[in-house]
Formats: sequence, structure tokens, C-alpha cells
Amino acid sequence: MKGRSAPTMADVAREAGVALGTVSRVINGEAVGADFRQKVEAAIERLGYRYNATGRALRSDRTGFIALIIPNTINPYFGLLVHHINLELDKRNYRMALCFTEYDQSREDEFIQMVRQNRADGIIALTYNPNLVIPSDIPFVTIDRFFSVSVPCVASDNFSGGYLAAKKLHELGCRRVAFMRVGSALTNEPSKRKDGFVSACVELGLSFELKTLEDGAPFSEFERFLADHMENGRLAFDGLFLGTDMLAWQIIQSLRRMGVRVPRDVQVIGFDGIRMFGTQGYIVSTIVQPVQEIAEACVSTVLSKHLSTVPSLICLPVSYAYGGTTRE
Amino acid sequence: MKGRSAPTMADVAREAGVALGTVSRVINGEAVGADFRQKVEAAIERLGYRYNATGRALRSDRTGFIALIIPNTINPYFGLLVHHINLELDKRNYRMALCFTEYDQSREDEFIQMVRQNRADGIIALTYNPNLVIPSDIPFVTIDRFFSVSVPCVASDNFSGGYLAAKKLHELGCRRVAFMRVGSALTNEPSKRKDGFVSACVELGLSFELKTLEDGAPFSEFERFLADHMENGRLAFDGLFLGTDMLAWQIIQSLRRMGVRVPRDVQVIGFDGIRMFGTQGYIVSTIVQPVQEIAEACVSTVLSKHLSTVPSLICLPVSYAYGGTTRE
DNA sequence: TTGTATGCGTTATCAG
DNA sequence: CTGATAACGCATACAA
Repeated sequence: MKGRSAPTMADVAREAGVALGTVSRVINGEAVGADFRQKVEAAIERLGYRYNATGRALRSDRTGFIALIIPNTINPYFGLLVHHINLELDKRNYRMALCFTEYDQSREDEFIQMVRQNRADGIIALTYNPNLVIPSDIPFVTIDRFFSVSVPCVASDNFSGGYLAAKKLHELGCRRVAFMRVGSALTNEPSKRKDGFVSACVELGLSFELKTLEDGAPFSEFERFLADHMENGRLAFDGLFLGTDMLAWQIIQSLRRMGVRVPRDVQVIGFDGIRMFGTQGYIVSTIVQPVQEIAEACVSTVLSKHLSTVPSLICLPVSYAYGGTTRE
Repeated sequence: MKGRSAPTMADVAREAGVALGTVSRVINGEAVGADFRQKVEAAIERLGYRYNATGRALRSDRTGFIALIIPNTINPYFGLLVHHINLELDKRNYRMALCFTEYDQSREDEFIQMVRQNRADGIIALTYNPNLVIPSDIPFVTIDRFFSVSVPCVASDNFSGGYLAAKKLHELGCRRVAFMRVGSALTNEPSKRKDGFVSACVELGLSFELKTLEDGAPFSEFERFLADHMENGRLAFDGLFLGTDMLAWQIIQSLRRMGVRVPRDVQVIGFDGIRMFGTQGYIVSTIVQPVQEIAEACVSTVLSKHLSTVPSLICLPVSYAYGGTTRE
């Protein structure tokens, strides 16, 4: 141990009076004679040795880091996801490198290069980039976005979520409902929310309308849509299903401004399961995504030894939760 | 370049017909003859070479990673902080390793060991552990928690924040106010919010009371405090200042249940500056922490070459924002 | 089982 | 200014 820098394996070997390789084997839990092991462990203890992760990474080509690529951590749903994924990684003794895309596609591409340069052991990505180039030399898992059968995708059961929302509104007495969402027409997972919703409406004989806003469109288009469906001061719908809790919350603000009462005049269901401050009550009545399970699935998939045997789409069950914007 | 693994400096050197060291010098922007530089850059381009961060880290003892130790990313304030810190790091070409303590002190200690083992270039920590052992061999910056003059602390101007809250309540017509917070009596930064509040009240001749809950105490103690200050169906206070926006929000729920109207009967100001979904309106009227500036200060401090010349406490200005729980 | 020696990809030192 | 070569700390194939 030269100077004041951290002790190295060589220092431990010298201290214990054994060979360098023996120390390495003890560290890695390989077969070592009991007396040797004891000597090494004692030396480790005395020196306060901890292996140098950089040296190990260079030699073994495993860094113990997983990169998480996600738009941000400001949206509470993303915050929740980041949190649970990190905890799952932590359980398995992996570290997380965080990359925020801010919905910028060029940043996503650059992150992938950066992550490969840093030799992360895997990537978990929640991306809106349809033409993302997915590296084939590093385990890659996506959230809510299906690319191809060779890229595992973890998502909640969006179809059932939409179905459940329509069914719930029907149960709660709604007769004419609408689904509103923002987002491109790409067949990514969340668009299945609409499919499930429509499917249930048809099945139940529930009258419905759909309103989708293209990505760049202003929010006011939603308000116009609602205004166009006012009939002598009353909204033509008595039930609304929104693509996200955030959209639901925004729409509710608009409705209140228009003098429409929630849930009295119109019942509203969102999607995601956002709680106030993450721990208090639900912000709106909602279809709850199983974030914990999604996180677990992402992590165990990306760390899976045999990616080839992993299912290409993992679909997790959702549930309904009351949040004050429906009748109880 | 053997097999299909990524090209190395040696590959680039061979391709360009120069020595290994020359490639390294080009990569690192050191002085290299124009013709040599060109040959190397062409070879890099052809091979799609990117330096291996692990090799560089081992040799140079700089990983380009900064660890952020924080309770979680579920609380929106933390989510905001994580976000801005990451963006600041990104600007400077650093990566972020995230560690969630979940308020568990043993996890905090373990993270510090882990981070040192991974040779992070610095640590930014938001911790509630009073006896955290701070490593002296790695740049360390704390948020909202002062340890000693040798450990730089970045905080918002909590005293002024408290002062501002009291002044604002006074301006808005309050005659009898109270401050409520939860947290230990440790003289950490946030406790200055109380000091500033008290200072302004005294100065303005504003009648005030204080209520602090110990860390483990149940929330119901706050409700009892309020109930004890009801006088024939009316709250004795017409203004409340709460230690955090979350507490403010919770108290408002309680008040509503008690039939007290906000802001009509009592005006409420929180602290932090939480917005709905991070981008919408403020959840309550509040003293806004300058998160962006806090992040910038943390990052530039932890990356500062001469930690010894850095101030031990960096205090950033706060502001008031209307959020519907005060009169306009 | 244990010791020895090599190399992972890079930076840095030292001659030329 | 450029080339050759030695570390950095560790894992591992190979020799004993």
C-alpha cells in the first residue's frame, strides 16, 4: 500500500502472506482452503480492503451498471418508475446510471453511444423514438414500447386497462362516454388503451366517441372538442376516459372552468395511478399501473442470462382505483 | 480488432499507421502534428472508434461519474432535484449514479463505501443522517445539511424564506399566525425557516405560535393542535406557514374536514415550490426553492478543482408564488 | 488447491 | 512532436 491510496489486492496478498490469485478467489467466493481463506479475510479486515470496481470491470468486462433511459424524473409516473427500478437493481447489487432524454431523440441516440462506451451491463429504456437504433451487443429492454420480437418489452396490460375503464364507467351508470389521448398514431403499447376501451364499449352497447391529439397540437383542441359537445349548458358525455392521469387532471380543470361538475355531471377516469406526493391519495380515479412489478420485470429481464429465452412482451395486470372523480 | 468486439486504440493506431500514444493524444486534444491528427481522425471515423471509459478510468483514476445520494425520487421535490442535477452533470459531460437511501442510515453508510469502491469523482448527498461519516478522499457536497466548514453545503435561503412567508401573511391581512413543521431539533438548514418566520413576526408585531412534531410522531398531533385552537367553530389562526408543501397540503385536507375554508378563513403558505405534475400550477401558495440554481451550485462545487477555496455554505434566494391557498 | 504470469484499454513517462 | 513501454487493479488460464 503505497502512500494514502486505497489498498489493493497485492497489499492484501502481502499482508496475508499468500498469492494475489488467492485473494481474488476469496473475494469472488471460489474454492480456497479454509486456513488460506481465513488469513485472507483477516488481512482484508485489517486493511479495510474493498475491491476496485474499475479494475474488475476492465478485466471482466462487467461494470455492474445498468443504464436507465427515461424522459425525466419530473413527471411523477417516471419518478415512481425510476425509484422502483433502482430498488430492484439495488437488491441484485447493481448500480443505476440515469439518462434523461427530455423527449429529445438526438439525446437518446447519443446516450446509447455513451452507455456502450461506458460498458454498462444493460439498458432499460422508456423512449418515444420510433427509429431508435437498438444495440445488439448489450441487453436491451424497453418499457411500453414494442420494437421487435428480439427486443423484450415490459408493459402493463393496456388493453385490459382500457377495457376496465369502460366497464367501470358503465357500471357507474354512464350512458355516453369518450376517450381522449395525446400521442402519435404509432402502434405503441399505450394506444392499446383505446382498443380495450372501444372493445368494451361495443360489447356493452355503450355509446362512445374518440379524440386523439397529434403530438404537437395545442391543448385547446381538447377544450374545443368538449365545447362542441355542450348541449344547452350540459356536457353530452357523462363519462370520460383519459390516456393519462395528467391529462385527466388537466381536462378536469377545463371542465370546472366550463361549469361542468366532476363527478356529478361527468365521471372521469385516468391512467397511471399517480398519487399526491407519491404517497397520499390518488389524484383522480384511475387505472393503476403495477409499477413495482414493471420494475421487477425490467430488471430481471435485462439481467437475464439467456435473453433469447425471454418473452418479447411481458404484460402486467392493472387495477382500478377510486380517486374522487367517479361516484364511489 | 479481433472478433466483433469494439475497436481499441491499438486498432486505430494500426489503421492510421501511427503509434498508440499518438492516438491517445488526439483523443485527449493534446498537441499533435496536423497530418498525424488527420490520419488518426480518419481512422477513428472509419472504425467508429470511441474510447473505452473503463480503461480510461482505471488508468487515470477519473470515472466521470458523480454519485447522488438522496432519499427517493417519489417525493416530487426530490424528483425535481434529481432532474436538474442530472442535467447540470450532463452539460459538463458527467454521468450520474443514483443512490436511494429511503431514509435508512445504514444504507447511506453503505452507499458511501460502494461509491468509493466504484471510484466516483464526487458525491452529492441529501441526507438526514447526523453522524454520517464523510469521506475525505472524495469531493463531497451536501444539500440542506451543514456538517462542518470542510464539507460544502448548498441550500436555499431558508431564513429569508421563513421571513418572507410571515411578511406575506402579514401583508395579506393576517393577524394571528402559526408555523408547523415536522423534523428533529437538529440545527440543519430547514430549521432556519422557523427562525426567519419568528424574526419577521416579532419585527412586524404579528402574533404567532409554533408547533414542531418529532420525527416519529403521528400526524394526528397536528390535527389536535388545530382542534385545540378552534374557538366556537372558528380557527384561532388566520394564517399558517408549513415547513413543506406536502405538509401544507395535508394540513389543508384536515382543515377542510374541520370545516375551515382555505384561503377564506385561513391562508396557507408552504415551502418548496411543488407544481402539479412538475409543470402545472403550484399545489399551494409557497416559498419556491431555486432548484435549478441549487443543482448548478451542487455540480459546480463538487467538480471544483480547488475544494479548499469553495465556500462552506452556499445560500440561494427563494421567492413567493401564489398557489390558490392565499388571497391574491 | 495455490502460485505465477498475462492482458483488459488507457494514460503517462521517457527516449529519440 | 512521436514512438515505445510501463503501469493502473483485477481475473483467469496455466503451471506447480
